[in-house]
Amino acid sequence: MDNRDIARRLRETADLMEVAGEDSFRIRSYRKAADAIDAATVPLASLCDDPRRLLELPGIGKTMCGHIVELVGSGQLGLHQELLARFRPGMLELLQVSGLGPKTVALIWQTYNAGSLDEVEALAKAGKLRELPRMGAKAEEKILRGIAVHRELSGRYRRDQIAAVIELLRPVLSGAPGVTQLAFAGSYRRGKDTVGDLDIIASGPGFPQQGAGVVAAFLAAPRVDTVLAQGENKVSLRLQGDGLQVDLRLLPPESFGAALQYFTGSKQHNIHLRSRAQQLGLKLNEYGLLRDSDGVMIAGATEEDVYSALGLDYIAAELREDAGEIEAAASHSLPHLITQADIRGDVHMHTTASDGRASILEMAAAAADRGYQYICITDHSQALAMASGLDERRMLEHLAAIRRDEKEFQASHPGFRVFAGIEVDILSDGRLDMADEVLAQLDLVIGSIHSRFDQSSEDTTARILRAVGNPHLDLLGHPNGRLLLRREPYQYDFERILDACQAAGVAMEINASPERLDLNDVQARRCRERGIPIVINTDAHHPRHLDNIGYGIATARRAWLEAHDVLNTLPAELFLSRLRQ
DNA sequence: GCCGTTTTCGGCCCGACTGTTTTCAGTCG
Repeated sequence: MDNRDIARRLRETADLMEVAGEDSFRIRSYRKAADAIDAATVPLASLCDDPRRLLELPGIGKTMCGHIVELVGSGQLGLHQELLARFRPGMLELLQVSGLGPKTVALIWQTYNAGSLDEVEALAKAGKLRELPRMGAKAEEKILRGIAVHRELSGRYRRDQIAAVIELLRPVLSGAPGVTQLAFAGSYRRGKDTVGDLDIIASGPGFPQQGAGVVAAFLAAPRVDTVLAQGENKVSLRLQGDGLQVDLRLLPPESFGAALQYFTGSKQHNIHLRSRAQQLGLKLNEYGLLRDSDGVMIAGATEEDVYSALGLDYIAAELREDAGEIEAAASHSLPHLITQADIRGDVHMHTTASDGRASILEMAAAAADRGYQYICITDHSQALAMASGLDERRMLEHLAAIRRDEKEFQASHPGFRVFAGIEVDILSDGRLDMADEVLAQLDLVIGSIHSRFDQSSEDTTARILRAVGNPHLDLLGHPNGRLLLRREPYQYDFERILDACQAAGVAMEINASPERLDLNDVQARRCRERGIPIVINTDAHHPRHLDNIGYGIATARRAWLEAHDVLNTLPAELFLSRLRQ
């Protein structure tokens, strides 16, 4: 049982305790313990022999220590089991539904003895939920919508979840006997925000026949739950916990490139590519590019060979959606996609002044370590009280601290800039929740929507448009604002918002936090087409979150963005002047 | 349940928003 599993079990316990109506502070301590376990750098299982070391972790006391030892020892937690027996496993899923919280779930359970997605959906459809106190037709409708969204998204996995699995499997597979090449393909490689499964290609001399070693290593990998299929060419299995399906395919080196191309997709891109091959008298499959007439293989060892033999420039995986990339590759007009190395600064991050985990100086040091030349500190404003957001007085103090710390940091890092900003909330009437005279003193003002808002598209559009009209607003942060895999995106008239941004000189953010799906491919592309500047930020709450920039880069590449489309590829002074022009 | 004392019990993140209310509970972040 690894740290992730332990943390998950404690979080589930907290969820169920919430339904049971337990003390909220007691519940919070379970979640805090889970957070601490996720943040721990040592496997907890290795500490269980000496519980004193467990107690050193923040938020882990005597009871949690006992829970951890129990989980590591038996793989189960008595309290967790009891709660599951008292309620029902389906309740954990119900709590994931947007609009359904512990109180409502508990009420439905007490009244109707219903505790699963199907049961609650049936009750809602039968109009039974509106009979409950404080519930009405609208609430019922909202729950049905939440269930529909949940159904649509379940079985999809966030990019960072897949990255964690890859981190686990890569050393196991690359070190397996006979493996000379290894690649993770599928929609993950295409840079999608969410993926349905993970495709792995391994090749080595004599594969697949000589690949027994890698199959054995795969089957013995950590977190393997069940084997779904096992043949000579392919092994499929399901992982414990989240149930992710992972497919491993074995191929000889001469087919590696063709297989990588084939299993990277997308389906539409491959269909188009195969028809192009056909027109050239060729046949393309996962083993190679073959001549129709005699079946001789012309290419297959590398993807570059395959594209080249088809008369195409190499097409980056992120572009492979059959959205004009094949035509562009044929006419040598593919974009020079932005890369991580182009980014010179990250201008959306939090510190301990609101809900971040590190100080201004620690964030600056982390950014400098990653080769950046500037950052901007953008803590939350007061509307996000839960994150201990700043009111005017605290913001002014924070501003002074940022200016002070910048000077101090420049002593060891000459020229490094620490800008002062804020992430304000766009309230329902379009106002920003911070006085203009304070905003005027800041280098960067990011407007975001945090509060729940599922009114009509017209209302949301008006809300954002009004905020864009505020002369102090520089950057529109996650207007789409949904937590990935959980919520419906806000509906609004994006073109009208872009009109307003263009008129007001407001830039758009790509928020690289793995939990946010903020500017989707289409939106980022529309910004590029309309010449609206984009800023790629991580929204870091911890120094290590700065590494998430890769997720934003993937989104940007999918939207065909080049370095000059993105403002934070500019040096510090130019960045600020372009942003505030 | 954890933590840190004002050492053995009290504090712990709270405001915006909606839908159902005639004053507020539930959800979300």
